[in-house]
Amino acid sequence: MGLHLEFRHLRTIKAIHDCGGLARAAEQLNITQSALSHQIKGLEEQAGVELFVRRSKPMRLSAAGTRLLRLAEQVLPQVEALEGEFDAMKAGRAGRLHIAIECHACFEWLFPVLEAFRKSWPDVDVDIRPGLAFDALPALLKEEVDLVVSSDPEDLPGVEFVELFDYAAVFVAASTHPLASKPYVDAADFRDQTLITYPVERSRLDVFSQLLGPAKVEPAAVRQVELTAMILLLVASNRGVSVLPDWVVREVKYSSDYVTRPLTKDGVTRRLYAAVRSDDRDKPFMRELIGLARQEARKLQAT
Amino acid sequence: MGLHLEFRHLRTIKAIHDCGGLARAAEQLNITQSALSHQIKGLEEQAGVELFVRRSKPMRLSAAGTRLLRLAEQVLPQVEALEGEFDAMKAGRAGRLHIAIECHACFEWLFPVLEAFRKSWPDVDVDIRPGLAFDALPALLKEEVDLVVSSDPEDLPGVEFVELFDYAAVFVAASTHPLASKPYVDAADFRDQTLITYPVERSRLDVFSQLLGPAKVEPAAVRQVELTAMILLLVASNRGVSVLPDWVVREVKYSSDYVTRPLTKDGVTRRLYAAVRSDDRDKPFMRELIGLARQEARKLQAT
DNA sequence: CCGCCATTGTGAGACAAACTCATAATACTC
DNA sequence: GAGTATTATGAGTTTGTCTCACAATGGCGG
Repeated sequence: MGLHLEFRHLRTIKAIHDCGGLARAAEQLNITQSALSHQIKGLEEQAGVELFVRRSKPMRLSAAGTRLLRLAEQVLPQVEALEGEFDAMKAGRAGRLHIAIECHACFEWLFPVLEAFRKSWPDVDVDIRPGLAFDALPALLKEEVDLVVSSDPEDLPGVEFVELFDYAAVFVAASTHPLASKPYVDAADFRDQTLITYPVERSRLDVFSQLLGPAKVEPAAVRQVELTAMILLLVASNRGVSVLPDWVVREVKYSSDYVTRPLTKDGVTRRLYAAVRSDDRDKPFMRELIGLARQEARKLQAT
Repeated sequence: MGLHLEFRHLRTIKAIHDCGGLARAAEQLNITQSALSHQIKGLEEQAGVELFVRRSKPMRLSAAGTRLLRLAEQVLPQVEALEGEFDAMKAGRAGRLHIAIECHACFEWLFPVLEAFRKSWPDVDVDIRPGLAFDALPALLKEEVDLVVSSDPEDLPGVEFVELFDYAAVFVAASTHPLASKPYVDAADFRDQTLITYPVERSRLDVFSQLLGPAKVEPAAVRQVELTAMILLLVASNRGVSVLPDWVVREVKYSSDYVTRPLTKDGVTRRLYAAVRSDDRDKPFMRELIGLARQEARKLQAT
């Protein structure tokens, strides 16, 4: 004895109301007038409510019918909107672009990129999802996320690592710091320093994976700090030293009471990749995002 | 090649998401797992979009699927709400009660009544619809309106006039007015007066239909004023006299620099009716409204 | 790496629901 | 009151969705 409402009923109600009559509505819906009559009768029986006033001849909506019309006018546009979005997805104009960043500092250059991206691709649902820094690649496979920014390419089937740009991991210290006088710093220099890092495992920090790990050097102390701005502030006030990607320290907005030096004589450079599913790689908005990222990197290098 | 979405699809999407898997969802929906598989396949083909990620085994929603889920979670509750309202209508707990008032001053007692009514019948859609003072009864037949307050019962099929209460049409004048000294006023007394009335045709004003018309008396002047409070204010400041239903002048909220006198020695009393469609007459909330109206009238008489 | 369990996909047939056609019934109009 | 426009009804056909039985596939433990 439940109401068996269908979209067809909503369209019918709306059509009858708009056309002012069942016969014209039938024409608009490319359907027989008879069909509509049956349809409404069935609906009224199941609902147990009179939807129309039959006293007069071009039949009019009753109170209950008006209520149903209200539902129709709320719901039908939403469905059309969805159809539109699906079409846009097929045309490559819309989609989802949820980004996981393995590298903590990437937020710094990614955010401006997304700001620019939003403007040209308003129908793409963009988002940055922190918190799954860990299983980012599995999440990519499961389509929980659509792009992973990473500096450690792996060989996974169905996933491609697209080169974004190169960056240097640079040493940062207060201008008054003893090491600031050296042209470059070596692993050994860290032995008596307090090192400030992001609160993630060492294997995912350039200082350890590229420098201190191989050299088997342990800093005097390690302090973990979440926010990039905070790290720079602590460094500037001589509470420790740090190693950060160059794009971070090229941003001018932070305190400038610190200096940067290369790591080792030749510097430590790394490459950043965008890991995407192979299906997505050639989607227009994906290519554009990658382009914007490279562009943003060039902009920062120029600074 | 259009998307043929149905409510069943929305329920399916939601169920699969909630249960985390197609098999469990099938059970919840009292349907075969096979059916769901067919259903989704068909939907995906028509939409031209992948709704699920099949790479992993308990299949998960894709981006497009998530978007569809959003629609489902917006729309389905609305449908349930409607079903609830329809059930309430069948149970007599809900409905529409749009009231047309032919008599201009009725607003004065009707409004408090509706205020009280709203509290006991929150699911009834109440409203006063002025502006169709004219074809109120036709509108009642066409179900554009559900109750008409009138003092002129007609014999219409399908419409019943339920007695509400009796009222007296009383003469109102400033306390300093010459006629205020008479125990009652007659038609002839109006001959040299400025009469203030509502801006409606004479046949629908008690003074004319019941007194001046039969007596063939024309007042010195007639001034039409829309608002009851304004009429009383003008009367109190001796800009004219008026004839109003007694409930209006029993309300204490207005200026009291006026007196009331009966029309003719015996007074002119009239009866107010609620015109309703026969179908509606015995609906519980309709009976209650009529009861409340009578009660409100008694309350005013007692004043 | 292999086999087992759980989950999802496929095909044919049953069944119900919705549509069409033809025609009857009903209101509105002049 | 005849004529026209609108809605209702009934029987038959079509469409689509479900079920049943079974094939395929992914996940997981040994």
